[in-house]
Amino acid sequence: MPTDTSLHQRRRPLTESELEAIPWIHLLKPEERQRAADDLKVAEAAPGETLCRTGRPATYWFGVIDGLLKMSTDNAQGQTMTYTGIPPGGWFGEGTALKREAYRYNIQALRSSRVAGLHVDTFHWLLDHSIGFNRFVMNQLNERLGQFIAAREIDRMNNPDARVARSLAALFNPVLYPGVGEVLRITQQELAYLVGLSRQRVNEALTTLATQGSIRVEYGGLRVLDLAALRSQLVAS
DNA sequence: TCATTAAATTGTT
DNA sequence: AACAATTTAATGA
Repeated sequence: MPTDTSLHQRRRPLTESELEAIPWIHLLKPEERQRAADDLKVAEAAPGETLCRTGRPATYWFGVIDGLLKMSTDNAQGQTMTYTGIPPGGWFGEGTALKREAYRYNIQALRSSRVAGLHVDTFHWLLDHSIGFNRFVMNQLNERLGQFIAAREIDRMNNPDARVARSLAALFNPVLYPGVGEVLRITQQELAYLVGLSRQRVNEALTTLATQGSIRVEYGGLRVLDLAALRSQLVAS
């Protein structure tokens, strides 16, 4: 079982292009940007590898450079409940970083991923010095709140096609996941894990959505043609 | 660069 | 859960 320390040891500084792709880096002033760049590290996460575990002290604020992560918790019955997937461009953990608490969820890589980490101390320094950074974090919290409210609605839908559509729409959120763009690299199996349906059923739903013209199914990924149509999928069965 | 092979992913039952 | 078909990735000439 890989540990947090093994991930810790495989860190390296970010390349210039990786740095440029970070959504909040452009909101910083030169001095602030320098400080962030000096601290930022990336690590490769193997499929199934755990990046943070419930109860561990939060030492980093994380961002997905490439790949796909899963946010989940284990309940009292030992079952795993998945909250959301985190595609490229997504940053998470600011809640626990703000309060300097322990992680309240597990983060696992669904496939081979590159993850950036900003130390909590630097995270706080940026909060204390950069208005742009504060705006980003506030916007992030607000947008995420909207997603979780929407997720509750999704959970109550009994129509699998609608569940898949709305879950997909969440993953294509341009504010939370600006790294995704037009095509989301995700296999139908991975999507099935996230939505909580069988791969067969997800495949069927994707075919339906493709027929409706809101997405296009590609090998190893999905292309969104009409994000609004995905979002407005009805709850009815 | 091309052809062959293995692995991954999809579509279907 | 299993299977065949398809697409991609890896390998070596």
